[in-house]
Amino acid sequence: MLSMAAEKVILVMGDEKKPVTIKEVAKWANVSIATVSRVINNRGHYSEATRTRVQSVINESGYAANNSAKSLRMSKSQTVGIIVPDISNDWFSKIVFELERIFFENQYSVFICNTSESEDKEEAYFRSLESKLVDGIICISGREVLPTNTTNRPIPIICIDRQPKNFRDVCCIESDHFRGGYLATKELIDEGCTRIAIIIKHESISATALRYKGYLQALEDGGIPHDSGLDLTIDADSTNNEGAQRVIDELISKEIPFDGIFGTNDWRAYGAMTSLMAHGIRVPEDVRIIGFDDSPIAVACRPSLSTIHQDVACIAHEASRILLHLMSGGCLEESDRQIMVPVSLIRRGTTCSHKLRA
Amino acid sequence: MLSMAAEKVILVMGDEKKPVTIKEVAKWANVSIATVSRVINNRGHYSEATRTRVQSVINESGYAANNSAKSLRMSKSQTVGIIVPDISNDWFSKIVFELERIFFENQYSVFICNTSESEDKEEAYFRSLESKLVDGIICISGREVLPTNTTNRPIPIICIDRQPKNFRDVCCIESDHFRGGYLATKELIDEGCTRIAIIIKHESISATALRYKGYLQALEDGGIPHDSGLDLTIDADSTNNEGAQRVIDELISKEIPFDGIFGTNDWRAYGAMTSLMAHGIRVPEDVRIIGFDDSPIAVACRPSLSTIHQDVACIAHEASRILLHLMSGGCLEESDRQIMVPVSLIRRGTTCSHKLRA
DNA sequence: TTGAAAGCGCTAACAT
DNA sequence: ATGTTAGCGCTTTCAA
Repeated sequence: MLSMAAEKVILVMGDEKKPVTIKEVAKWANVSIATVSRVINNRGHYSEATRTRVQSVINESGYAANNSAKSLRMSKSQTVGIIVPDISNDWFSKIVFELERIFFENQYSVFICNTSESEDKEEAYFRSLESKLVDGIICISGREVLPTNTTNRPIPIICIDRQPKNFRDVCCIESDHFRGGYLATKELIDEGCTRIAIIIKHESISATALRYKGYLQALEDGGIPHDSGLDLTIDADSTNNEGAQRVIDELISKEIPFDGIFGTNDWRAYGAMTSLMAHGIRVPEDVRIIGFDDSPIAVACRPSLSTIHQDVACIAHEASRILLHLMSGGCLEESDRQIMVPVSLIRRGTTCSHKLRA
Repeated sequence: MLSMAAEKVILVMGDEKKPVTIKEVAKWANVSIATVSRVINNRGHYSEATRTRVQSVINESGYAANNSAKSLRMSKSQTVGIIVPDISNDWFSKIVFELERIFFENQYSVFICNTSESEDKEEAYFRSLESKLVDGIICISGREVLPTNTTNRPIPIICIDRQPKNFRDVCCIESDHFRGGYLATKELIDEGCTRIAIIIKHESISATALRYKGYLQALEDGGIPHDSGLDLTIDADSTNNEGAQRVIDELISKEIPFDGIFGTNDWRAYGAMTSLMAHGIRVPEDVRIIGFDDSPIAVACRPSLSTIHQDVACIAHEASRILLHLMSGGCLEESDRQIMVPVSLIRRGTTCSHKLRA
């Protein structure tokens, strides 16, 4: 023990750059590295005396295991990657928040991978995550095709809000976007709207596509013909807010009549509302609006925004539950292949007109 | 080449679980692993013919380098950790967004570490990041003490919005919170307020403490005595929005007079506004409000919220610039030790009362 | 209960 | 220009 203390001082005073390794711990504790490893990992096969001796050396020396070595040896990194289109968006950051919490509780670290909706970046990230030996990937939203070069190492992948066409063996979790789109549109119809514009960004994203289908279905059920001139697409480079503002500005300047707007997320709905107000059009009296997501902006704006609520906590919970199961060697239950999380309509100021109702 | 093809098929059809390694690439390309390594890392010392041969084997086999092995060997992981109190908060998610973008461009992956303002979790994350051999850490906000057990491996740490008391060698970047607090309070005073409440969450967080000091200074300069009964503290478990609402509710029910509110972030200001409105108190006519951060909520709410703008892009840019420099072996310039980013006052509806100004 | 030693995939120093 | 080999820190058989 004396020699250990002496050596430790030298280490600290001399070269601070070298972290202490399992080998040094072994030497200071007068045991083999195998024994140290056993103690660290609670593998048993050591006496209580050895355990305390090793443990105290570990504490005193500030030993921290080298996880690269561990990963290399075990082909397991206790790490997951989360691929997300835009972390600065309320909805995505909320889900990342929930996922991080759960993974932390289960001793996993998470790589955050923001794709900015760029396919190149997404592909680069898949490669990088594979190289980093992540044990699993959660892929949120995005296009319907997954990069195909992930076939080398069989990494479990869970998709949220995306149904990849080119992969059969991934698990998908999503809100019931079709029903959400349906409910949103129906709410507008019930409020008397007959010319309902829909604001979309990427049609190729499955969540958006489903919301759009729900919109069409509600129109049909309501006996309202679909006018493709009311399908408004934001160009990919704009933000949701500004883009939505612009497409509504255009609609107004073209003098195309409309009395309802379905923004396929809250920021799109909010941008639409901004444009309306700038033109002196009253909400909800002249035009009714509904959004999607039930993000903070929806309750904060005036009038407050009617929207479709998505159960973020439930989605995150299911996604992590299944991934954790897969990563610990379990196989994908048939019932977990496709999970649909219910949505609900939240009625607020942009569709509740007391005057009309009275 | 033929034998390679044959073997590849066997590999694919047989055991899909084993990823291809540098050794196999070497064998299929009829070179040594050293040569493959040289090609991969552009280290030179190979003929063009060898390069193409190796490269084609890499492409065809779908080889992906094992970064754990590489990290172990090089004591470098091309990975950074970002420690953040609450990723679901606009301001933090925005800065993480910017940081991620810059690090990706520089071939670094980022671990997202959400502390939920728990010191235990923060400490656990420091340990974990050390074990994972991250090359650098960016630590955003939080208390003024950094976990001390990071001394083993000398990992460069950049602090944003936090000035650790127990570390001398870290670099700090922050908005000029003192001036922000001063400007905010002065705006209220200029608008005629004399009883200004301030809403705070954690006084121990240096950014908050500085904003508070700015508030006190502005009060003093304006000849307004400080009334500690107007120092409102949200308890740690509440959200900013609800907490702020509650403390203002209390203030009103106690019938303590006030005519201005400085919310130390936008959500706190917004919560205060909600409470006011619920009590039929007009904003800005009866009570003026100002926030901090200039987050999306500030422009979306009605009336729109006056606030202090922080230059997120600049902060992220500086933080990553310095960390990148440090990680590539550079040493900390004296001028980079402490960087103060200017803030600016944004005047909006909650402090601009046209009636009074006219 | 404990130790010795192989080997995970890679880089780099050294040899050819 | 190319190959051989040691060794990064760890886990895990196998032997004692």
